[in-house]
Amino acid sequence: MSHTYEYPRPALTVDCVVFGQDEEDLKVLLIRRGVEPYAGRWALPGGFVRMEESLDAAARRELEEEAGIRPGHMEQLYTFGDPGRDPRGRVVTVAYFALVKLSDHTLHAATDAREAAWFSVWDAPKLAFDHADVLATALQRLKGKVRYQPIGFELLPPKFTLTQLQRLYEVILERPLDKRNFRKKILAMDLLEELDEVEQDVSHRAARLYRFDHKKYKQLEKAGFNFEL
Amino acid sequence: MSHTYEYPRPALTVDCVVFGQDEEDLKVLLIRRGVEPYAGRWALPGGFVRMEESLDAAARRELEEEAGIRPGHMEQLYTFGDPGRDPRGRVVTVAYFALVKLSDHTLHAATDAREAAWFSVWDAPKLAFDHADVLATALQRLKGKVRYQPIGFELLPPKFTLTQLQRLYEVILERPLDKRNFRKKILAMDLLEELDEVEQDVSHRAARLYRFDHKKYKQLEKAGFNFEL
DNA sequence: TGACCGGGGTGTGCGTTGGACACTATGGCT
DNA sequence: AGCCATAGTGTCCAACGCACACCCCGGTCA
Repeated sequence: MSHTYEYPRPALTVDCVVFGQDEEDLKVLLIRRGVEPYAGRWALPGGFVRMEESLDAAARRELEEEAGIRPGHMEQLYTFGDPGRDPRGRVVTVAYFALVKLSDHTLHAATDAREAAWFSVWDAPKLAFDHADVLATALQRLKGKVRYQPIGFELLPPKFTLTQLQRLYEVILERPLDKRNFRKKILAMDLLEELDEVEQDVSHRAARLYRFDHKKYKQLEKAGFNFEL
Repeated sequence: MSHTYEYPRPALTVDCVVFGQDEEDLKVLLIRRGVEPYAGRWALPGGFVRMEESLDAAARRELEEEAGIRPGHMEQLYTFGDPGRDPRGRVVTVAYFALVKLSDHTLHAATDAREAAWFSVWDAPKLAFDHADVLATALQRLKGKVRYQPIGFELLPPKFTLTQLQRLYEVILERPLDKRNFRKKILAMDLLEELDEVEQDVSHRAARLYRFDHKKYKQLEKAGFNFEL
């Protein structure tokens, strides 16, 4: 079955930049391509948009299919449509930006017979198509957004220590933060719930665990509060 | 001549939200549709993307064709692709966001046999398709961006008074600003060139004219300077 | 069992910035 | 000459950002 149109149309795909965080650095999810073009190269997960699904739905579907991932945060990033970005012809791609807790998706084996893996964003392999541009755009967005919206918590486990949180920001922003100032500021927002638990299995004094209070944030947001770090 | 593909493809369009400013309020450029669907309704300028042109180029071309406008600032806004947003079938649109100096495009008559006009953004007519959503998204972007990037100057004539500049920000941000604080802050950035000219034809004390120094801004930006108002 | 090691957790002081606030200056008009 | 409409200008206070160093605790190992 084929489809005919009066005028030519570009093909439409979605591609996802999925970030995760692993103690020391920021990771991005890549899939190794099995077919030409760029067979064997690493690329962002993605695929063609179906006629009956929204763009968001397409992005979620591809992530589920290619990596078994259901991200905690997802938003549209940018649409890349230069003629020539795909050697097969005109392909326009709507890029998405997603955050997942690595703890939920540690050893996700290659689903769908494809090889998938986490790479450090600072040390990623050469990517297919213009995916290096897409990745760079996503990183810029993450860096810009993390300071004004509490999306960073989507990268951490539900219960985390303040040091983990600080590390997260340091890794994303690529600069050291002052421990006391960081804690003062984040606690002053009153968005963290202090739990009666401490971390386990550490060979030093255990740190207290906290949980991000999504509900309280929603309320404060409506009241005109602005998260800022 | 027709075009056949193995899988169905959405049609791809671009739509532009063009803002201008006119003393007292913020305007948006609309075009009256001549054909179904939504014949007679006002809509954002836009049209189909051609196979050999980039998305940016398509947006610029449509603006030129439909309104004779070449905007001072243009950037991609968001891509709208819900199935059902266009009654003709699946049409995905990449929305753009543009700023023009109204002084350059005052009485642009209906080019292309279409009717085009500026409307106050707070008092726009009912729009075709999901263009009201697009407009709302663009407004949000403008409000957010104007404080952190010096794009507001693209809405003013090359030479302007500090009061004009302040009005511009007040209109966009929808709140009054303090005259002395505003002047202090904007002049402290040292991005305005003070001219040896004053405004003409006013029936009161004439204000000094200033010009935005794009070159200096580029330099400072490279050096890590951040515009902020 | 005591010393050490590795991170956890805490407060102050200073310089800068944001924001409130009111009067004089100037030029055109009548 | 007086009026009117807008231009232009400085101070003070509170809040915030940022630099900075020490004791605490629990586990490990000699």
